[in-house]
Amino acid sequence: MQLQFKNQYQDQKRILVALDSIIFGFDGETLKLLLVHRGIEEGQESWSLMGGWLNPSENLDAAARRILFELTGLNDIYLEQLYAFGDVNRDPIERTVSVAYFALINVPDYDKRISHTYDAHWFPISELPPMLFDHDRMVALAKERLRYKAALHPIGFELLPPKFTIPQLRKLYEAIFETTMDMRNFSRKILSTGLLIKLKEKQRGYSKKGAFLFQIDEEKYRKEMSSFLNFVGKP
Amino acid sequence: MQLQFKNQYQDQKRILVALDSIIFGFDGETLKLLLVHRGIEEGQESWSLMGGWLNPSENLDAAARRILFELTGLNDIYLEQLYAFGDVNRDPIERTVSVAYFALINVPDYDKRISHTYDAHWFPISELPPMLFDHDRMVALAKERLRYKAALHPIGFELLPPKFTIPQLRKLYEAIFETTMDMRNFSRKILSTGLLIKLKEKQRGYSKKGAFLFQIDEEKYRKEMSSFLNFVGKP
DNA sequence: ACAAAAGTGTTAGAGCTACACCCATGC
DNA sequence: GCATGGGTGTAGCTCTAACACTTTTGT
Repeated sequence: MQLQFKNQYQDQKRILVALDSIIFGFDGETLKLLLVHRGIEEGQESWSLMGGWLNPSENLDAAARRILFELTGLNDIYLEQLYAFGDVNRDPIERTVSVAYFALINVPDYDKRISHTYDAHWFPISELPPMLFDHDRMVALAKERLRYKAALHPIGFELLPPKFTIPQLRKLYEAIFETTMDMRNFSRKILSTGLLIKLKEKQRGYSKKGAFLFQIDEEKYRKEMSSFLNFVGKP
Repeated sequence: MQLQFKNQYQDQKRILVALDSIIFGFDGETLKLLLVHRGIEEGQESWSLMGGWLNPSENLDAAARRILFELTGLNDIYLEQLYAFGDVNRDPIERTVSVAYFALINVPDYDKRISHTYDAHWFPISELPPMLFDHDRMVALAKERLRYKAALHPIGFELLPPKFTIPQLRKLYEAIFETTMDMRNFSRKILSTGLLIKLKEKQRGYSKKGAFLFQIDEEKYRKEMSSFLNFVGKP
């Protein structure tokens, strides 16, 4: 690195960098969002996304993962950078750039002890309370991204337990897209990806007949994550 | 905002925030990238994306736009946030988070006087020189995003002049996807979007017969930008 | 035996791919 | 008059959407 550029660095203002995580969860019925209580502001209860500051010694992804762990007790979660929000007045206390991440978790896996420590709650995605700063914009964008990805990639699995049934998966997609889907077409389509491995076990209790459990073919899944094309014709 | 949170701000380290723009251009034949000369590093010529620092008084988008204007003299360009890069060691001089943007411009619109001022050059996307820091990762991600978007949205128009021909548009898509496309299928598909308005004029000079010029239906185009769905069945 | 959810097949229509010839013009 | 790129149509195939009945089993 040359000296001529070094001087540029001296004159610059450093800025606060935060991370905020939009944490989606699915409990088998509805799509939910995990929010932390922030007390009362301007006469209204206020909630916020789980957030924290970027430490100079950690990568962005690592910081997001650390914060996620602090709130949920979960490691090894699907986590993806969403967008950097940096409007000058988004945080009234001091100018802060926030890099938002979104995470997908299976609600029953979530450690409830932590919920008490942090005063966190799951809110159905359609009944969200007033939120801090621009957190509602973050959530809106995350919902869009979730749909976008779920439409092209089989990302929905991340929100379910390791073993799940086709009807569960359908309910999840119905929740994400806020629609209903034909059960025959859905199962044909999802099975045609070849990503599901049918197990011998059935899920019992929920229905009288019971539904077969499936697992993801992890290896194939990782590969597919990067392959899609649409508008392109074959050479 | 409550006092209890204010204290959190005091203890935090502020961090340098930069912006880098991946500027794609199309000249009618090949897809190109605009890079700025950075002298020689470790015995190799080094080039870099156009970048700058985030000023505490400007929004992220505004800063990216300012920087783009400084280099190209162009305003009112397609510009979209790509990703925030924040690895601890990405900039060896000081820890810097860089928010990358990608821009699409029509090469002939680009002001060449500026090119001399900044020692900037257009490189064909397939023959890129060694670049500063993690700029090659940024470019790789931008290429991916460009394809992703171009496959779903009619974003390619942004790289062409206001009036263009179908063969030009096809060449652009071929350049983006590094493939060839059947001209009949392509024009059917692109016309079926209803986004193109056929003009009475023909482009002359390039071919003997001449090709009809088209314009985008701006209004429709803005609307379509937000609508797409794929995996979802109708209710 | 009946209620409740799981599971399975078929058909019609839309959209995609592949493919070959004529057109308009400048030289 | 011929070379160059522009423009158009069709047939087969694949994918999607729409739709209803049978199976299993707990009560």
